[in-house]
Amino acid sequence: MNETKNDLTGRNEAEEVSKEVTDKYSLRGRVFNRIREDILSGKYAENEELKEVSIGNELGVSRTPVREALRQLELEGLVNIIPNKGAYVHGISQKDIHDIYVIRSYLEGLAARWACERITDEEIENLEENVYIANFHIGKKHYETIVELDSQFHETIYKASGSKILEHQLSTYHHYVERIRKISLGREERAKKANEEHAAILEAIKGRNGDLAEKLAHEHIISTIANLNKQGL
Amino acid sequence: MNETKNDLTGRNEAEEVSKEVTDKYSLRGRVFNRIREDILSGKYAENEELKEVSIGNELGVSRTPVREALRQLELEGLVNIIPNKGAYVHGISQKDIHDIYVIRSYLEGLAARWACERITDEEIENLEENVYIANFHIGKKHYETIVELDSQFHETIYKASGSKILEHQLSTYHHYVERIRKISLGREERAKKANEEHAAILEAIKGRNGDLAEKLAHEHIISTIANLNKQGL
DNA sequence: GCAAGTATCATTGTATACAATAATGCACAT
DNA sequence: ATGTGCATTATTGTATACAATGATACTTGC
Repeated sequence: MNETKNDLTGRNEAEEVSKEVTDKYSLRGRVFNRIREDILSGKYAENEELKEVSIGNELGVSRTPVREALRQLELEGLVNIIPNKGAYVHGISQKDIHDIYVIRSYLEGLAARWACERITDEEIENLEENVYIANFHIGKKHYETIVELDSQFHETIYKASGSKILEHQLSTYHHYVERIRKISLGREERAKKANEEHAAILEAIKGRNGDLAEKLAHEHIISTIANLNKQGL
Repeated sequence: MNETKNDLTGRNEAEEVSKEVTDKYSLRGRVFNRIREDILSGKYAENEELKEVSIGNELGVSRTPVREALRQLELEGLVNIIPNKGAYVHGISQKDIHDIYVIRSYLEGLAARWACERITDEEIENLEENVYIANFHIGKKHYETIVELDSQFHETIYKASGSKILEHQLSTYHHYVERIRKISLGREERAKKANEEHAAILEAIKGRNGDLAEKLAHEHIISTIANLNKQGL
């Protein structure tokens, strides 16, 4: 009865993984990721009502997983729920994205500072490899890979900060602006500069220079914001 | 069959309001707040399994609202959910609390800076009244009220920052450490100092001095951390 | 005695049924 | 024509039923 390509009951969808919802194979997890992506990608209009049955039908599942997903999205702030009334899209605006970058500029700095104290040798090697390989792919203009490596670089530092709280928060923000990051790193000039900045941050962390690492990581995000402005975002 | 004092189906429980879950009158909302409080207050042991039926029975509701609440708590990081297995308490540790304060020290600074640009006259009056009244209650040792006023002072600045994202994040953290804040402000010396710091931050905001406001708000939290350390927390 | 396999039970995952609430539209009075 | 009230419908809120999964304990063969 429901054999569209949207059906989530099969195992054939290569859904993007969300760090927040560990349960990537449950219906709820997939519905959550799906709606989230659809909101972040702008498929839904702002304030559009998200009806449980409609979405359920569209995705080939019952109301239950949809409800749970919507409730979680409410907590993430991507959905507004008015009791006994409905769930409404509350996507992130241009201003929200800007705010997130500014917030990140502080928190990435803090993560780099903490990483200086707690990073493991393995993680350092990880970062060195990342910078080295990224350099190769930038030359080859492999933009998909570049974005992926950029994600990994930052995620590694989040983890190395040794703070679950900070890691969790930065991961969430990082995902929020994924769409923007793809655009930003799509310019070779920016990708190159970003990787140089990564290298500098890595050196500061290796040298266990907390002040410098914080400053460089902070400036790395500020530099990203400047680039976004240049691109008219 | 279920007429214990824990029953949430009645309207007689004065549940604490959570800013995140707007639906304070739905069963889910109340179950959410209840479990959250119980985790934050330490009623549950770390890694304790939270079984849907048990909690449902305890609270006099079915599994459905409990499930939804647990899924939300997972997103908040207070509960670990292992698919097909169970939900486990993942309370916040001493280190988490410390991390939150450090993170807050940056974000409160940012909020104060942004507030300088966007705060309304009404909000300024609000803050002035807050500081003035707090001074009175500190003299009277009305600690409940002092904590409440402290919350309001900070929440007002969060709102005045004009950033939904930042407001949301700071509110969440603020609630996380509520238990600690009660202890901290329970010392007259600290309550007095905190209010003086509030007054200074307010003056900086009124003077639209972003750099100073950020610095003072940042230091206000650092000063709180120092006090916590002094109290052996 | 012990390990592997299996049956049983407990628990979660999903779907659906029923209840409560809010929205809609129509009839009717003014 | 307009607004009020009621009936109808749509939608969410909650409970429960059923399915699937994982845990447990027992049995059986060695």
